[in-house]
Amino acid sequence: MRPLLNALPPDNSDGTGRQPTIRDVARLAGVAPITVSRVINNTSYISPETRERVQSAIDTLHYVPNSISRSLRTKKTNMLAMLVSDITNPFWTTVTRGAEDASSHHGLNIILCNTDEKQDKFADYVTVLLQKQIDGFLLAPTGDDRASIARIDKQGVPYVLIDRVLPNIQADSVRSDSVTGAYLLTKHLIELGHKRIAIITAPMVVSTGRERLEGYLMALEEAGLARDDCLIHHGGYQHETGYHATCAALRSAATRPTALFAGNNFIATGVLKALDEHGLRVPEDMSVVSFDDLPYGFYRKPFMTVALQEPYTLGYEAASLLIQRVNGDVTTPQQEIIYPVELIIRDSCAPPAQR
Amino acid sequence: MRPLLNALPPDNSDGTGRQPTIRDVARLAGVAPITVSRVINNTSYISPETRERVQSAIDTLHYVPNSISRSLRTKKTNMLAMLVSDITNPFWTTVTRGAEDASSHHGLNIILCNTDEKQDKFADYVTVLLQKQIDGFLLAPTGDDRASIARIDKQGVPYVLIDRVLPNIQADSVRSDSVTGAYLLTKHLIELGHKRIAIITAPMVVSTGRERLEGYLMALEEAGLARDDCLIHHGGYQHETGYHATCAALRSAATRPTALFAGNNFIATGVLKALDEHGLRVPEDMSVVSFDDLPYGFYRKPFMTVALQEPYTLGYEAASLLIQRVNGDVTTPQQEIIYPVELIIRDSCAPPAQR
DNA sequence: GGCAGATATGGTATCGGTACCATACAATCG
DNA sequence: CGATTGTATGGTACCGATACCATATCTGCC
Repeated sequence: MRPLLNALPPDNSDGTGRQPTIRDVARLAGVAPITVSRVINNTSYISPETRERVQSAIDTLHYVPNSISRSLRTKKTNMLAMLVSDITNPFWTTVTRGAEDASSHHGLNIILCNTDEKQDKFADYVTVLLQKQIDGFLLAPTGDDRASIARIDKQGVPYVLIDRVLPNIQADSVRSDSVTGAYLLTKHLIELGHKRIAIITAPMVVSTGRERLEGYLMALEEAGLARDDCLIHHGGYQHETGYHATCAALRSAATRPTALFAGNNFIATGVLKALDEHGLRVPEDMSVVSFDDLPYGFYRKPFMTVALQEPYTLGYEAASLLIQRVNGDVTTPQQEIIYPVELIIRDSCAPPAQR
Repeated sequence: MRPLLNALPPDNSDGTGRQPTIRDVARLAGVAPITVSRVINNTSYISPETRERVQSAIDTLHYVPNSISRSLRTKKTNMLAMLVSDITNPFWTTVTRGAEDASSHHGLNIILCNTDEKQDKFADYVTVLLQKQIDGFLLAPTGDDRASIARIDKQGVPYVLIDRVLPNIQADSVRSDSVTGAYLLTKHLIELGHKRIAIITAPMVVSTGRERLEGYLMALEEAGLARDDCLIHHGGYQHETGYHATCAALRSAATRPTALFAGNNFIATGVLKALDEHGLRVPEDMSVVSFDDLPYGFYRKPFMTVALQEPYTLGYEAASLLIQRVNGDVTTPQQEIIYPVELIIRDSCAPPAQR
């Protein structure tokens, strides 16, 4: 192997001084360009001899088909885009993994875009991706992204909402049953005897934030417990939110809750950190529940009582549905797929301490 | 707003039944297509009146430029690809963040691809990305990916190696000083009095695995300690490797090490889990050091003694260098950029327990 | 023999932009 | 005043594939 050097000029061994095109291959093989195209894409009858001549021409020239020009003609890019809110969260990377697996079975690639829960980043990505003629979108809307979604709509590009929905948007969607999950977690705490349960979750513009609050309130109401807005904290789905909201909740001994409900795994890590700094033990001094498992390996062994989603399935099924639409299926009625969540009871909850 | 419905046919308000093109805009504005192109790209003198007429035509038609056809003509896609080994690791997501920031300043987008440390996934991505005429590659090679890299080379597409290098590959590269980092960590343990230090790291085909072993051996040699192959464990940069290797290291009380060196953060989580299951406390019963910080929020407060890299900087600088090359800079000599790592001493190490 | 259908290949136009070259007029200048 | 430079716009060809239509041979069968 010759020593490799990056940023070399293109291979000039054929003397043309540029990358070979389908015409160069055709000339060398003594056939028409369209025939080469057929060999590459297996789209028509080709005699074995021709196929072999073409293939050997491809090999000698190191021909690489140009999918840009292909896309221009076919109006398909074979690319899907996925806009997620936080790529550092294992929940989302697992969703991505599922979507990728579903896509690769169909020869589609996924462009992963991190919106950082910011509406303007969402909008910017949509702009660029529409120009790039992406075949379809998997969207986890951040706040009110309806304007961006309307633009996707206007271009006639299919999309599927994932994990989150938006009011007044009629669209295919795949998500987990946040309401029931939150209801079960809260009910579990109530059954242990807790009466002052704080919830720390995402703002109401995020549908999972709304739904988890709804499930929480449902359980309270069922148990005859009054809603107390002092116990409801809204922030982002981040570590910092969990940390600061917990500190705030602990400030006054009088109103201090006996249990904390973290809206997702990252909030839960912040909650635990704040409790630790206040010298409070889980579950002896404070019970904690959360949505989603903590990052793998977190805290030696899993000890948190959680409502488990199936992020891989979410991603896989959302992508499968999108691919159906991309392939022109408009007959299947609009889908709103909601997966059940599973309550996993571990060691982070106990009856409230006596005061 | 009309109710939104995904997978609608494209907007037909102009009666053409298809997406408007630059020619449609030109017709409506009463100018030539090239003039519209100039307005969009700001590439030539345009009178204010013309600009406004064109802009308003763009607005009425909801024209979205097609970057596929643009790329075909200009031979630029304004896309970079980044192939990383493990997208679930915060180290890599932070690298990505840095690369994205550097790229977006230049109007470039990054396609993030997860190779899962698998050579065939690496090769498959390279194939697809070359066809998509990506402008440049940021590569974290997994094992021996030289064949794939040779193909990139042959197409004349610039690339920069990031975090890892490959033997006999002359290429721009950006990475951390693994040798010194490993040397410092090991030396720290030796100075505390440890004589039996196990290292758990990546296989030798990964350059960081090689280099970290090298630094470890350097420190041993300097201290006059003999190399003991029973103390050297190779696996992947994953939680499982740390877990299983630690279990193996603990098996025999006679050969049991007094300190463990984890090759990266994920290995460290596995190490901690295994120690916990064996009822061993850190640092009282076992000292542990690691490369890279544990995931944010891990273990309440940071307590691990680590060699810190700067993943954001790595990503930012690698992308900046790549962008230079993409923009045609072939005069700057080949760069091999190595960032220092910082030894952060926390609470995971102590002198070895008396036997 | 003639015809339907399977097999195998090619010519030409086209996707939607921009490169390249050309043109025309106004302002500036020695 | 003619030449030069700056401003403003357009015509045509082309990037590298494939869609669409056409053609030719071969087989089997009535």
